[in-house]
Amino acid sequence: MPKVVDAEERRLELTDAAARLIARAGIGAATMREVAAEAGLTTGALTHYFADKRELLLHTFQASLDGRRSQRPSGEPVDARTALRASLEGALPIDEGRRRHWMVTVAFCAQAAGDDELAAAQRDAYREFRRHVETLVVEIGIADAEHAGLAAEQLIAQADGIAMQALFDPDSWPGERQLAMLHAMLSPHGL
Amino acid sequence: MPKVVDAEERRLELTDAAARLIARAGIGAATMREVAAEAGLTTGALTHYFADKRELLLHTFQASLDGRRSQRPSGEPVDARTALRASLEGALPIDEGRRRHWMVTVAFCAQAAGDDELAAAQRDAYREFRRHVETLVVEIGIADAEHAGLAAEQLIAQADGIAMQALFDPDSWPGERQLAMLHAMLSPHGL
DNA sequence: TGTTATACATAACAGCCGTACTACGATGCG
DNA sequence: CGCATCGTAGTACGGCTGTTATGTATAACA
Repeated sequence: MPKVVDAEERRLELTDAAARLIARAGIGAATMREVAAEAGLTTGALTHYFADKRELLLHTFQASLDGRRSQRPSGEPVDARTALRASLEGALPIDEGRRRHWMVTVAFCAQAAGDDELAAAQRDAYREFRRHVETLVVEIGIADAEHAGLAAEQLIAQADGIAMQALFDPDSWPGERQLAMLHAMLSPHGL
Repeated sequence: MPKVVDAEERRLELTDAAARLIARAGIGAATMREVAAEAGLTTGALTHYFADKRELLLHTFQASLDGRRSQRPSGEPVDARTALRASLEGALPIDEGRRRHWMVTVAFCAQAAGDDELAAAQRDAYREFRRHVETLVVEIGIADAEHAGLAAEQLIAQADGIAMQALFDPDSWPGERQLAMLHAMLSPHGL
């Protein structure tokens, strides 16, 4: 058979290249050729792993999402309080990886307008995150099951709001300032 | 001399067409031809009013911004409390116009990566809004002059956070729900 | 009324886009 | 050692892109 290659890994290399490009030079710079070149390959390889550009973009978003998810503290060892804090801090563009994820998210949002499938992917990703936070909120006991949804949305809003300001004005929002702001907004909730 | 035309008004028609297109079909659909057609004109008119596409995009963002600013209650009649509420509600995508402005903002952000001039425009717009909110905060007396900046950022974060969620999942976030959420988050501040 | 500057349409351009196709090199199996 | 087959490069193509150039109707001014 052929050269043995971990297809999933190759796909990741390509979506990673796309994400880097989007974060560095904007959505307009993420052409097929540029993405392939950024990954050290050519369009031949790119089309071999993704049917078309839409699929590449969709997978880039999903892969960026998976990258964030994998950073969540996994398993039992950590308590829910710590997990919630980590999840919300994960929504702030405080380092290169997290900032890149936000840029991919924004670019994806700008592309998803009028494209139901892409819009659905973004909506589902948001809902999954919301559910994740909701679970932690219940576990901690911040809110009863009935009001957990609202509490989760409130917490996410605070994190996302800081994130947007940090995206618009990065110079005014170094990582520590974002974290300080988040913690200040979280403390009334007893976090 | 020539046909008498209000150049500023024409420019507005064109940037409005661009904004509509971006909101309806994504940044990718906003080509020179499409924008001109949406405005009922041709590329000839477009290039007559804007040197190139970047300039069109920049003006589209600025015009969208101006459109929002003009909706702020102007003058003395309203008190600062009402003005603040209106300003924050103006940051929520609760109707077509406000939603359009958010889509333009997001598209602009996705384009501004790696483009210093565009990034600066976005940053300045944010800072101006922040200053506006800060002034109102002081006027109301929510915070003293020293902590007004933080208070303003906190309020903006809450509004922007709701806005992001509403953008990602519009079906779950009708206008009333966004407003209810904002007011719920504002009430601890005595608003 | 002729002149002239403007507003815009139309059309042409080179270049880049996404995509499809072909070819070849590598590799594990028989 | 072939041989089948996958991975990837390379390339060609039609279409669309942003931009530029040209033409023409319009209307204020002399």
